[in-house]
Amino acid sequence: MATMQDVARLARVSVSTVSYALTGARPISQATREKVLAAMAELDYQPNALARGLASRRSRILGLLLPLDERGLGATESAFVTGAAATASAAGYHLVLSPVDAGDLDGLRRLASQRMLDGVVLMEVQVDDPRVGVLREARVPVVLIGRTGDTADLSYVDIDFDRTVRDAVAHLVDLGHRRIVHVNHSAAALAGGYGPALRSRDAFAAAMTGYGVTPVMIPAEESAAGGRHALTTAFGRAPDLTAVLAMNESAVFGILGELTAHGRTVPDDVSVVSMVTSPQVAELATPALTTMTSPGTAVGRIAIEALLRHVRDDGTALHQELLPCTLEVRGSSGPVRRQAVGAPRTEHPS
Amino acid sequence: MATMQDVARLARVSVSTVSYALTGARPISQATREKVLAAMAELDYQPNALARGLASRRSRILGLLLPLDERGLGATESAFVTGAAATASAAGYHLVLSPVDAGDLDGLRRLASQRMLDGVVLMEVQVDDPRVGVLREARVPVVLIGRTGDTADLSYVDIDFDRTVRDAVAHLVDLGHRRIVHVNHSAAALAGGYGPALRSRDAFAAAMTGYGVTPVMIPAEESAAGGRHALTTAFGRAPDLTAVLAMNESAVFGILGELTAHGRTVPDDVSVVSMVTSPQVAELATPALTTMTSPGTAVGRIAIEALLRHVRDDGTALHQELLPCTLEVRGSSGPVRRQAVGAPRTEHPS
DNA sequence: GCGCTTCGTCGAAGCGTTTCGACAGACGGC
DNA sequence: GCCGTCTGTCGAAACGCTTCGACGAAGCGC
Repeated sequence: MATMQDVARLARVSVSTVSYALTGARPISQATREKVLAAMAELDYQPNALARGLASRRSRILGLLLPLDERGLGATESAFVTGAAATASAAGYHLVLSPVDAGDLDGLRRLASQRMLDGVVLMEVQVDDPRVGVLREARVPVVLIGRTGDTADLSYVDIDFDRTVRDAVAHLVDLGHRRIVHVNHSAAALAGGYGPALRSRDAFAAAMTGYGVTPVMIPAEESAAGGRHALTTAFGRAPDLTAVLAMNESAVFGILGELTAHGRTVPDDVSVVSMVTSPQVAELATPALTTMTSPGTAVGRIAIEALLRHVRDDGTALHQELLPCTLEVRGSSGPVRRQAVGAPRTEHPS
Repeated sequence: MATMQDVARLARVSVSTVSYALTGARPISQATREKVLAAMAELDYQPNALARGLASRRSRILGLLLPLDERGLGATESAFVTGAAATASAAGYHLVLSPVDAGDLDGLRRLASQRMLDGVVLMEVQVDDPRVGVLREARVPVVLIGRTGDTADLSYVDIDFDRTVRDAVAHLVDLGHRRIVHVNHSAAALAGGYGPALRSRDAFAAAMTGYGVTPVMIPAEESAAGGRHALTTAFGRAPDLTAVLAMNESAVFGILGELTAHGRTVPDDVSVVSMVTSPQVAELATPALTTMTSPGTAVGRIAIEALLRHVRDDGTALHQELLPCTLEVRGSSGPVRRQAVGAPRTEHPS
């Protein structure tokens, strides 16, 4: 493995000149640069990343911090990750994937103090997230995917739940729906301060109230069974419901199944809109789901771009951006039926 | 940020003693060790990972190399990644996620020569994969997830397609099925030497031949539409089919839809077994899919464990392991119907 | 009590870069 | 023709750690 020494020797220049030729930190004459480049090519020289990082105090490594519970990544989160990885790589940075259990602040502190990460993207942010404080204390540049409650002096990229919910509701209202049920993430997620659950709940309540309708909102466990159960509850609270807004990618399939079990067809009797969902998942259902399609890799990309700006200039302004999900109408939503009001049946099966 | 110097000064020992106390590379008396540890605690000392890596020639960073096409990670691959990340992290290593386009050998060479990665796990391996050669040339320890054609001197972890297919076929045969159709990955994947597609095809052919039945095998694009199309073809080639073995997670939902469109119910008329599938995905379908459940995070974990052994001892033997998928019977498979033979209908819709 | 190991510690030499101050020479203004 | 400015290059000092050889102090057998 050739070193800079070797290159310098071969090119008959000093080591520092090689360095300048490589980084452009100081002007180098055309002739010298060419000699150096030739020597590099001949020796098949590659700079040692660690040495470079030590001397320059920049590792060119970014961290992607996310809690890694056993249920793994959903399609949406996985798109964030791949978007981030691709962007970092294209910019000549490495992206390390660091599982940090939300509670393990000491581990995080250790990670941050190793000086290995030039900056981090923090995923799965809670509304009140202690990890942010730890990172700030360690003076590591941070960009959030998601938002804390107090967004005053942090950069973040997040989904615009407010707008997404409004657009989804508007779609359903345009189709004539009024009795719309919001099936949220789990009660535990709500209690734990999970942003998407909280924000979409509030946005939904506001939107429905705006239309003069009392909002019906039900939490659901993150599983098909959770969705089924939530729907049973929904029929209890709003037997005349004609539409469901599902926040919860896992639950939505249970919802579809339970609708069928209740003798309702989709979209003729009940419309379903799945929020923050990827097209791939939407196509899995029959009929294919009308979704608010999540911005996917763009979220990860924008987060890394913002982080790079912080890492490089340091003085840059905050980047705060909300990306809306876009409505994609597929087979699961349609106009409300004329005679709809008055529930066809009121039994409570299994 | 405290350095080792600071610790040494405070503990009134030399820098090297601090290093030995930290790494255990040489024996240190109990008394001295305690002094050093106390000093570290007081200064809130964290070793600088880069300096450590430069001096010891071990970065404690592993790479996870995978092509990152726009369609992102499936549930199964995503489990590999999270399993790997969790294991690396638990072992005190960092895991960088490096998107390497399958063709970009130069980029890979550069990555490998930076001396930043102690070893790499290579995912999405082709049967004839040039990346392996590049890595070997750069003397970077490698573990594959998947296998090349010539497995002689490489460590790998892979799914045991042979056994998985045999078990799945046995399950269906036990239920009385004989006309079983194998819906594979896309023709492009087959042509490109994608291991899972190739191996499962061969295993299926062997298994069916073993039962004295001519195998029916059809490739399908990785989408619901691909599944639908494949099924139409299937009905053409085997109108009396009673079971489908689906390799292709995306296509399987299309298959289910198309079965319904053909007037067949699952599992009464046709049984469906989804290969190498996660339970989460299985639950999305109605009825829930009988699957050969993929080993999920275990694959990533084992790959990292093997890689760490290579990185540390260097001399260790190869690790070659095949993990079978385990049969989980859910609602999509059942006994063949008595009068089954002789197709109910033979129309070719849409 | 003698030399021999063994144990615990130290000092110094790297590891392969970046970066800082210095400086020689070319250049232009007046 | 002299001085001040740039340009392009060099040498050396970091960066914060690991590791090697050396060495005094014990501990041992005989």
